[in-house]
Amino acid sequence: MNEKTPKYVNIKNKIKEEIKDGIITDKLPGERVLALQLDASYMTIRKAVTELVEEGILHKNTTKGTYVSSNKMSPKITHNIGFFLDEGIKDGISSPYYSLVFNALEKEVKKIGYNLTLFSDFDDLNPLRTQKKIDGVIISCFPRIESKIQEIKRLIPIVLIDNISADKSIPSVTLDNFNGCSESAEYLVSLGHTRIGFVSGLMDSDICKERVMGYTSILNNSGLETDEKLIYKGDYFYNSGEKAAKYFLSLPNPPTAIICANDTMAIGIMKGIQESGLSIPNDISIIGFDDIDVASRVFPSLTTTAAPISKIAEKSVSMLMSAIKGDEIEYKHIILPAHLKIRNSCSAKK
Amino acid sequence: MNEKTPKYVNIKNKIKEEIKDGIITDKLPGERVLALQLDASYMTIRKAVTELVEEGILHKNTTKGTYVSSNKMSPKITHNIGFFLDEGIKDGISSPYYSLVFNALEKEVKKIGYNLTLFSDFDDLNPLRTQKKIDGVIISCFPRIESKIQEIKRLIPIVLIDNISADKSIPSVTLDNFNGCSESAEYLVSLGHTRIGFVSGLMDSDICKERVMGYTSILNNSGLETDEKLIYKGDYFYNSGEKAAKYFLSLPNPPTAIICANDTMAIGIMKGIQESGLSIPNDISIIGFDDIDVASRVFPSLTTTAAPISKIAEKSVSMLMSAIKGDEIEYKHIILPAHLKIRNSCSAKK
DNA sequence: TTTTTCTTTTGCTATATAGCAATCGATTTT
DNA sequence: AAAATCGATTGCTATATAGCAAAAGAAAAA
Repeated sequence: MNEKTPKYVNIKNKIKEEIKDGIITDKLPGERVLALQLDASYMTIRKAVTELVEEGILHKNTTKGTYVSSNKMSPKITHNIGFFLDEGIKDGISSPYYSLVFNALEKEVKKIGYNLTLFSDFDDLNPLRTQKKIDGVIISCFPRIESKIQEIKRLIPIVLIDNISADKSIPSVTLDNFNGCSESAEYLVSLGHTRIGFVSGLMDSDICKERVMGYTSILNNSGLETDEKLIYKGDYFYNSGEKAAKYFLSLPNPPTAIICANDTMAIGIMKGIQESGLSIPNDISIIGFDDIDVASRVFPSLTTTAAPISKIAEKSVSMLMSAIKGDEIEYKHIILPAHLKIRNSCSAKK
Repeated sequence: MNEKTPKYVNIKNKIKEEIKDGIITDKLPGERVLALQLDASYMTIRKAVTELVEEGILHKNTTKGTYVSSNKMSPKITHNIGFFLDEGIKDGISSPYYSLVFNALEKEVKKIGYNLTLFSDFDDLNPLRTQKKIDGVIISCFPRIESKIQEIKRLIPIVLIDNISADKSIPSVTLDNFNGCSESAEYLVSLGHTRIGFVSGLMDSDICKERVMGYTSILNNSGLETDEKLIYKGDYFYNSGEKAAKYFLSLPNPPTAIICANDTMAIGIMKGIQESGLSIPNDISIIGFDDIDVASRVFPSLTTTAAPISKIAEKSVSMLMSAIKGDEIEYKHIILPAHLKIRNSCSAKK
């Protein structure tokens, strides 16, 4: 050891070791006895023990003794984990998809006695405050800010969801976006559709690129036209769904089926189409992505790719907890399958 | 003072006082000097100062001195407030209304540099953990658990939203539910409807009782029938909206307009009605309550009573912050107005 | 056997003291 | 004027000691 480390720190470490090794299991010797045993003065022992108490490793009963705080040797556990939702994903938590994610995370985290705190500002994740407030953080940010993530990575364990970092050492949980959308396209092809439109999200994330590619790959495989005009560039928001409806209906030869990169836009496009007097699915079939609550509640109910949200929560929380405990993480990057949920917004081409 | 209070505690208090009174503004005298001034030993001063540092009131620079931590004399500030959502309100945060509330609270709280933590289990609000994790809590629980609230009240400042406690000393922010629903009923009456149905929520809360009363009072005032059969007892969930549709359509003389105690049920009833082949608003007019995101996104868009969610958040957070700071709270019980937002789900009676 | 009394142990508070390394400022030297 | 030196100050670590109240346990008394 460095001879500069204070004696009381060494004593702290020694006590921690002995607890870990099962030498001390329940009650510690009295402070005066410890002083003799460890060849230090009473006050020095006192300082070491006091800090261990503050760290939650020990607890004291005046006139009775000092005891090991049963629940493991776990310094600095706050029983709180954070969920960072990039402000870029405007609407924040009220965006229906992330609302579900938040809820699922909260449920998952509660199972292990933790609470969930929402962050939407990177500055809140600075060392001064956060380090004592949360044990780890689950991050979802589309316009990825690598440098920030690197900063945070140094402070606390993190797990990314719905996105991966260029730094592959950061664990992530993502969806198989490609397959999700290719299933949708296959389904529409099987229903006889030949002109299939697509409403994309913002193209700055891999998520959306993968979804678009899933769609185009099936069109190519099926020998269908991949007209550029059949892809409308949306932004994930409801309004761009409504705009997409206007756009597609203004085409000389509108598609008979449209896949949307998320449910919110799908609902927007449905409304736009219905307001123009057309019927879903008789005139146009629609497929969404995510399976948010309302998907099954609109009329007609929306056929969509269901994101396995509870699985996402389960995996990300368990990976984060492993990281917090310092265990090895088995699968650094988990890609979860997403499959089509068929409801009533699609019909065979007339 | 009690002669039992340790000397170092008195010293702590004295230093705090001097900071508050502006006697000490920036740098403290050296520890040895303080010892002489306050007639205590170096180590005793040390203990007092160390604790003040831990509380964030002071900070130290080795070899330079001890300084007052600028941002006010604020012991134990965690910069975190809690939002307690009763598990009874199942679906938790993903219930669209509370999702909006959560989001609004988060935005509000962020303005003052705080974060929001979600709790849904009263046990998490126990003294051991919570007291150091959050500065105050905003509570929304329908099946009110007075005893629990009393417990928490003793630990940290609380503000209730959407409900009030029998203990009137607990501040609250609620809606004018009565007026909200009476406006809806008036509107339908003005459109010529004479048989107006109502889908209630769970009747164990004042919230719902007030909404029902707002509705019945207008019927009475207008000399309309107040048939018991026109009130369907729902539970706030989507499914009970669908069930309500079946129920009303099975009546020999179905209502031509229906008010729902929340939007979620309104959307359920809309879908139920549309699936039976009827049209909204041509055959039946629907009004909801809350104005959740999807209200404007379904087809036809839903006329509903808009809950002033951002106002709720604003008021509750500011009241809570006042309580945390120890200020007097001016208005203990705030009742916010809620008004009808007319969209396309209602039409004149044919 | 039950009750009372006493002793011991416990952690808590408080004091006095001493040396350390880093910093700052003044003094001295260059 | 610039550089080097020195001393004072600062917070940090460490030790030794002493009395306190509460509790547990042992011993003594009822």
